[in-house]
Amino acid sequence: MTPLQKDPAKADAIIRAAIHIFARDGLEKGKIADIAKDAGIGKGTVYEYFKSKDEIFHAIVDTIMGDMVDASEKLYSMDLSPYDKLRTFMRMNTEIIFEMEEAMLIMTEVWAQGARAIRRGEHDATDLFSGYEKMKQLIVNILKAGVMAHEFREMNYDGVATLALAFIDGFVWQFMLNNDRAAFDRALMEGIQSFMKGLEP
Amino acid sequence: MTPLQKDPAKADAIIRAAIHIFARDGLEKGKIADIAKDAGIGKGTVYEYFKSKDEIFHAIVDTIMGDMVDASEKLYSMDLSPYDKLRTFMRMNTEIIFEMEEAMLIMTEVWAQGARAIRRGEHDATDLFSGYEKMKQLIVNILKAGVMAHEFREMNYDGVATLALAFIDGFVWQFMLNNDRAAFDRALMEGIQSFMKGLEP
DNA sequence: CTTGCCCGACCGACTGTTCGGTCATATTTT
DNA sequence: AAAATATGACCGAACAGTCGGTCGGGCAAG
Repeated sequence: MTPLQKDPAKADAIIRAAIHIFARDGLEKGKIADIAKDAGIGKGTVYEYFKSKDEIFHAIVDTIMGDMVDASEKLYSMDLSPYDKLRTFMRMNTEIIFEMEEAMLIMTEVWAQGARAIRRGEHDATDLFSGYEKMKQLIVNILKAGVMAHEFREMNYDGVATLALAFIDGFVWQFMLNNDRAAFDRALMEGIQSFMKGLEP
Repeated sequence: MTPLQKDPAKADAIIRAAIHIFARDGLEKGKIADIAKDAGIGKGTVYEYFKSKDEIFHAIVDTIMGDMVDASEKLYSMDLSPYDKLRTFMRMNTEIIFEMEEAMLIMTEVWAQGARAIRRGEHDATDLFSGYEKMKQLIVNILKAGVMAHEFREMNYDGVATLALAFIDGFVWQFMLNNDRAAFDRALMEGIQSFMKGLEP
């Protein structure tokens, strides 16, 4: 099924505008009218490309997560030692998210929404987080390779992978509250060093 | 703020109900009418105790952050080695937040709101995060004491304190999506061990 | 009687979505 | 080539539902 996308560039423009507006005003308060205006099209046209506001959310999530997973998989397939691969993974993803400041604000709300949905037992919300699971699996694979190569100590893979993702998320959040790029860089370097040291044999 | 007139127990009931409703439906979609119903009072009465929906948000934030900071300060003043103090700090706060599942969902949205406000240059939103700064300072103090006592390696205090808070936040988030208490405990133990190992001399 | 907490029907502002109609372009007909 | 016709992207006014907040009257206590 190839859903004939009218003008793909316009769909993109809507997504970009939506990211901008939702980051500024929030998912609820962000108005379709503003998105349309920002994208330079009419309000009605938005509905030619997306069925609903909710569908726009999902498209945004797919875009953002897709970018992260792609970058991670690309890195994963590079020829590096597990140690360097993991370190680069941490740094790269932290910086990717850091750069995507607007996206981060949106993802935060989407996660809150997803967590509420899961609490309500709506397991179909799980696919919002499928990208996350993929990244976790990549980390586990890197860790296993590292243990095999005696670059890392024995460990509970799942716990450490969780820690790595927690590190990335939480780290960017700290920065959101404290818009100081230089401090971010220093803290990031120290943080990664400390994290890697925790894994040494 | 307004001195507690009228029935303080009722104000509490409203806060508790609001936490429940907002955690379930979100800050925007959570209705005042539902909060009133949950608190067992009429909708109009809510406005006898709080001026607006927004004022309820702020009261919730104050309540939650106050609890966390109090617990942390209490721990800080206990007679433990810096190493044990830090380890307990990490574990305690992670578990406190994990238990406050509903509160966590709300705080996430409040932070997103606050981060947006800061992006807009509204620096008065900063006090939403003052509790966070207090906790960070506590960690820095523990770290300094630990270095002094040769329990920790030399480090960039701010970077490691940021890492510690990132750890706590991120860790809880991983498990919001995956309500498995046993896995949480295992991963937490592994995570803290790894974190502490990263600080050894 | 007076005071003041309590209430829920009501109001008005807001916004996601719809839908009938316009217009530029492509295609067919003359 | 020009006119006629068909297509569907595009639009924004209007609709319909939703809620935060108000208000005027109840009602209990003193």
